[in-house]
Amino acid sequence: MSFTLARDHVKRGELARRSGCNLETIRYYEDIELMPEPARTEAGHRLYSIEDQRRLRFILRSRELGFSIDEIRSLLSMVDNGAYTCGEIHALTQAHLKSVSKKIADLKKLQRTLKAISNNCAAGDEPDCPIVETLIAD
Amino acid sequence: MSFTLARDHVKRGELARRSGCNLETIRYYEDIELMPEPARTEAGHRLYSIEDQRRLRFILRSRELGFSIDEIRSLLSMVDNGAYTCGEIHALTQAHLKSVSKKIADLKKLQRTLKAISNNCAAGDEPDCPIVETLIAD
DNA sequence: TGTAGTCTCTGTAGTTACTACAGGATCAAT
DNA sequence: ATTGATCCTGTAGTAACTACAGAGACTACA
Repeated sequence: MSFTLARDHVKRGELARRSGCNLETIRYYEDIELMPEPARTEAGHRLYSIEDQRRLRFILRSRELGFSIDEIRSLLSMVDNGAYTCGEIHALTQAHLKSVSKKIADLKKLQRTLKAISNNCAAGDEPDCPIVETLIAD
Repeated sequence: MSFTLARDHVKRGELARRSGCNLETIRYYEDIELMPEPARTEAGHRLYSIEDQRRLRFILRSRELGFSIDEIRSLLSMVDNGAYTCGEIHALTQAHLKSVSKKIADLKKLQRTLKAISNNCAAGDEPDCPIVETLIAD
């Protein structure tokens, strides 16, 4: 009654374990169409092929590199078409790199400001804190 | 029939303009109880006092410094009680500073990795991009 | 006084990228 | 046959806003 599971087809739980991805996240990627609808068993359980496993790995690695879902969508559609060039991929990566660098710069500025106001504070038991004064001042 | 608006009481739009805060955000801060329910005109329009304006400024400055809403809630409750010491505020600031530094470190690592894989790519017209290979590899 | 245009009010939904249920079906092993 | 793990679906919650829609109020001007 049940057909033999091909060795290279796994259910959602096993895919989660192998990839390190959260179980629910896999379904989420299907909902937003990053992952295709997989095959199903007769009872409706999802069956992921090797190709599916590859694709999930691609997505997870891209996420680790900080690419947004939309950026990954672009990457994947290029790869899916087979119609991508090195130059296009490189451009997307450079754009992402730029936004990462911007975030770093913003956070460093924040860090400097926080250090500056924090240094004014003696951290003692007095009730008038220069940090609060800074935040409250006109 | 309408009473004279006290000079120091303003409506939501004016508060938004003065503070640079988005109009809707002001109501949001009221919803989540960072801002108190303000006085109202007979017709139900919000009227913000000088004290309200101060408090909003405090919140906005704290947000600019990257404090989360929950952190600001802590800061405000200390200040509201009047029962805070320099030490407590300093501790909160240091904790925040630490999380900012961690974010910077994480992003720098990301930046290094992105630069590394990007450097492998000639950005030419070839269809086999080393960046994609990295993302796709087993 | 009428009316046009600009506020303001309320409630609700959308954003990003997930994560966590609840309640029910199915599977694997004993 | 039963137990425990796994799977299914749909929905709601997270952070911090932002953006409507539809209705009521206020202001200025003819």
